[in-house]
Amino acid sequence: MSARKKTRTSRPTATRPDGRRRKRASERRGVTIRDVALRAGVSIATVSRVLNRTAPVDERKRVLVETAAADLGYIPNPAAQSLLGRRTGGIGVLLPYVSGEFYSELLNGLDSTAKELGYFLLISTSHDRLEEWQAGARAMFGRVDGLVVMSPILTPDRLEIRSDEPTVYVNTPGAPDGANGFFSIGFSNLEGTFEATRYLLEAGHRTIAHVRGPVAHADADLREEGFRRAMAGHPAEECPVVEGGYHQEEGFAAARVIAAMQPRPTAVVAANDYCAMGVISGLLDAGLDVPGDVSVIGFDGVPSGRYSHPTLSTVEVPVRRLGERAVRTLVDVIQGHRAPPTGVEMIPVSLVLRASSRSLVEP
Amino acid sequence: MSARKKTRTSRPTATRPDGRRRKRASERRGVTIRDVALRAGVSIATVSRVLNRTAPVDERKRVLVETAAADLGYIPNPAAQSLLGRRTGGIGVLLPYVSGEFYSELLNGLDSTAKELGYFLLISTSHDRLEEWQAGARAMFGRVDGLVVMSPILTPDRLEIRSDEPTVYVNTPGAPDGANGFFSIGFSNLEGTFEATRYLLEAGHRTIAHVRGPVAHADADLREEGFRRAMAGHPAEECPVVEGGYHQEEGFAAARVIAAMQPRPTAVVAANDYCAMGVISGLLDAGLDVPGDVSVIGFDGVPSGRYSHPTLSTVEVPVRRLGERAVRTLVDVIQGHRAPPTGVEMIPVSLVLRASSRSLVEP
DNA sequence: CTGTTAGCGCTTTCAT
DNA sequence: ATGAAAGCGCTAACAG
Repeated sequence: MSARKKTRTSRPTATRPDGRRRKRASERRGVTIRDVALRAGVSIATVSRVLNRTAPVDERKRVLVETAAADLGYIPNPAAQSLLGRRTGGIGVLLPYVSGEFYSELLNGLDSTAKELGYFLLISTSHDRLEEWQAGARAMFGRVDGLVVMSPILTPDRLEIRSDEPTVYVNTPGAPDGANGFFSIGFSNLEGTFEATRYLLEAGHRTIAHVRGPVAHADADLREEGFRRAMAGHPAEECPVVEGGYHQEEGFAAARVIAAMQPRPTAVVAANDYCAMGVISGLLDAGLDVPGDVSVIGFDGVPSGRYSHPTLSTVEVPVRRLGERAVRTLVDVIQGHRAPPTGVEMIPVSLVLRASSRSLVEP
Repeated sequence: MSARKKTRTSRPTATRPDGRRRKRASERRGVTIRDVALRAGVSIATVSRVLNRTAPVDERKRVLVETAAADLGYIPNPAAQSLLGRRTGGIGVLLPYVSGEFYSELLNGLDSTAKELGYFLLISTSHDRLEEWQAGARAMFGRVDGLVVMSPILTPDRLEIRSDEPTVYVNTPGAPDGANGFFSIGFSNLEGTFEATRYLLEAGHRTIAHVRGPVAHADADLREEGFRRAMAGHPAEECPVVEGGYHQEEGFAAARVIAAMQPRPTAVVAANDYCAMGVISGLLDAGLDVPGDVSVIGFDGVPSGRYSHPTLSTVEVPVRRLGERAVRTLVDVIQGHRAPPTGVEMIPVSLVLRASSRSLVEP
């Protein structure tokens, strides 16, 4: 019995009563650690030690192993590695419905940072339904070392992604409110529109409209709140809030409403850049001039805004950095460099004035 | 000895000489198949059979197992499953540098289809360097059942992603040219600009410029070629080709050149939509009217084009469908429903006329 | 129908 | 310094 075992270890591919199983395995995937060991004339343990630099190995054998591995094009089976309880090397990313440039920028920040730190991305996009989020999270289970979750609608406790993996929330409500033990990275939604509105006020605008984002989106709520706070004390007819959304068509529709208002606003703070572009389109369509008759300011700072016509004033969010911070923090936690943080890290936004808005006081 | 083994199977958590190892395991991840078996009072094999519906099991035990699994919140360890040689459930997606709406649309198509078919996405974006692509591919090795690769610059044989996994190329050069054994899904780059240019010609334009995409991008080359073919026979000064790119700034810069041309083109076929928006911006900036003085047609059909000002005429690519077809085909191959195809599947594009272009013949 | 067992490929003690 | 062996959690023969 012990003789047979010995045979198994040192000559795994030798003829056996049943050649079938062996063959099946080699059909599936190529080179295993045993093939390398065999070729180098050492034990699989030594191969492992060399490849992981996990213990000192005789110089000659080391070279032998490295050569054999290279010759064979050996790549360790990640499934086997993670089965042993080691890292999977994956970071799961749970996103809402992705559309527009915001997400491609975010993805860029996430992926380039993940790459830099030696991780790969597992991505799942979901729509508003809770089950979709949970299904996405479940699919990640055991395949990732940590999670980045961006859920503008559902709060972490509603999502109930109670995975053991460390999780960083991005622009997700709930976490900001308090120390539920969640950690989130956000940007200043409220302050953004507050500043934009304040600027317009100082620039001499009296009647300013806000086109708000989608219902139940926490960030849309915050942006509306920022607008309201800046307009605090002004009569209601001077600060109308119009239903809108995050897409151009919704901004376009809102512009119709705004163009017909009495008194007509001389400025609009839009929910985001696409919405703002739609508003501009709708305003122009209604025969108004932007910024001649109406100033428009967006939110996000998407690249298109620099070249739309007129170029778009906006509250710029450093999206790329948002992604980078999320991954970097997550990896720090995964690797034990720091304890899982809680609370919120806020990334500041900045008002960028371009051609779609103008001052009424300094002509 | 056999008694001990029996014990191990039926009471894995019982006290053992060394309690350490057990504890370590439970630290890492929660519930295993043995916990479920223990709770249901059956063997792990039965649990597996119930959960995978892989063999008939006594009704009562079935319920017992299902209850136990649900109570414990059991999720099979994917690493263990794939180690057995079963599917990983992953689809690897290798993309170039992502920016703009094209990629968020593509991602949408890929992810929603993958979800529908029970797969998740592993994403890696790369820039132009070959090593980055290969590193991305290597990271996917063993973690995915198949690959979707979109490489507008490097051909499949240059990429040398010689993985055993079935691979579908999207909008990637090389495969189109011949049966190298690769399969690719593309759209009609050449035909797209050809049609757009033909339309402009028929609409009475004589001098038409093309702002081409990035150097060495195969799709940019094809689009230029489509333009040239449509303009075949026309004198060179009537069909200038200007350096450009896929971003607005490059279109903007190209517009400056075009505005200064003698004779000045009355129409521009741009490399893509963002480029076209930049061209429009630059043209307006130079005091020209669009489409009054110059008509502009883009390529891709990004959502913004519907609401830019003027709304953008474009060659619309069904990006979402592109992603869907890629994943669907790949999964068909993975699941053995069809043999790995070769050659190209072309997805047709369509000319969509909006306000940025006008006819000179029917006023 | 159901339990036992042999691995999947790898890392990590444990003995040399 | 290095080989043997014990599993990680799971599925798929192989016996009952």
